[in-house]
Amino acid sequence: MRELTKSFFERDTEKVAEDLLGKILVKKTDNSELSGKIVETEAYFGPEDPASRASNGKTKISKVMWEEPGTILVYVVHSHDLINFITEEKGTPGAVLIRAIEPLEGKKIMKRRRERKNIYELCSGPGKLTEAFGISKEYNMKKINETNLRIIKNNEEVEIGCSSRIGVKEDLPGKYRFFIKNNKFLSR
DNA sequence: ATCTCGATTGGCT
DNA sequence: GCCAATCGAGATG
Repeated sequence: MRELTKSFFERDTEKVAEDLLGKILVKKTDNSELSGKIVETEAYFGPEDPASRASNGKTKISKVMWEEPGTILVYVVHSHDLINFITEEKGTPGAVLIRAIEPLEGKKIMKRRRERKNIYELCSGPGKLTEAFGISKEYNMKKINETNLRIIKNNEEVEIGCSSRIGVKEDLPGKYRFFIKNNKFLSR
């Protein structure tokens, strides 16, 4: 089984964030296939995490963080859509934000959507990759396998780095941003 | 109904 | 490196 399923996401949020690095995100439509390697992620937790959407408990946006692992959370910040995958067992809040992807298939479509021809400008940020892949709020609250998205295993060794999360107003003391070292497609 | 603000981006200094 | 644009959710009245 090369496709990630519920059990992959039903684990500690940090582990999922780390293990997602190097995996391939695929979106298939009738006449196109987009894909790319996940190179940067961030872990977000429940009400104890001041940077999390769940910091004020369950709201219209955050309630999905208590849902089944593998559910998709899409929401808007500064008019950009951001995609997350829900982690931990149902009832325990957690999500992993996809921050950057290395484009593989479908670069032509991504360039058109992004109105950029530089491949480093296609998916090097959480808002950029959703635009390049054509991912918006219609994916919110859906389980990944109920959509045209898949995440595929990739037997490639990756060297992982970590840091504080980017752009958050108030962070936790730990390092919850994970990335593939020396990759050229990171958000910064 | 109105106000504030952000898990961002892109352009300019 | 700094800052304006932009819009929906959440808070407030």
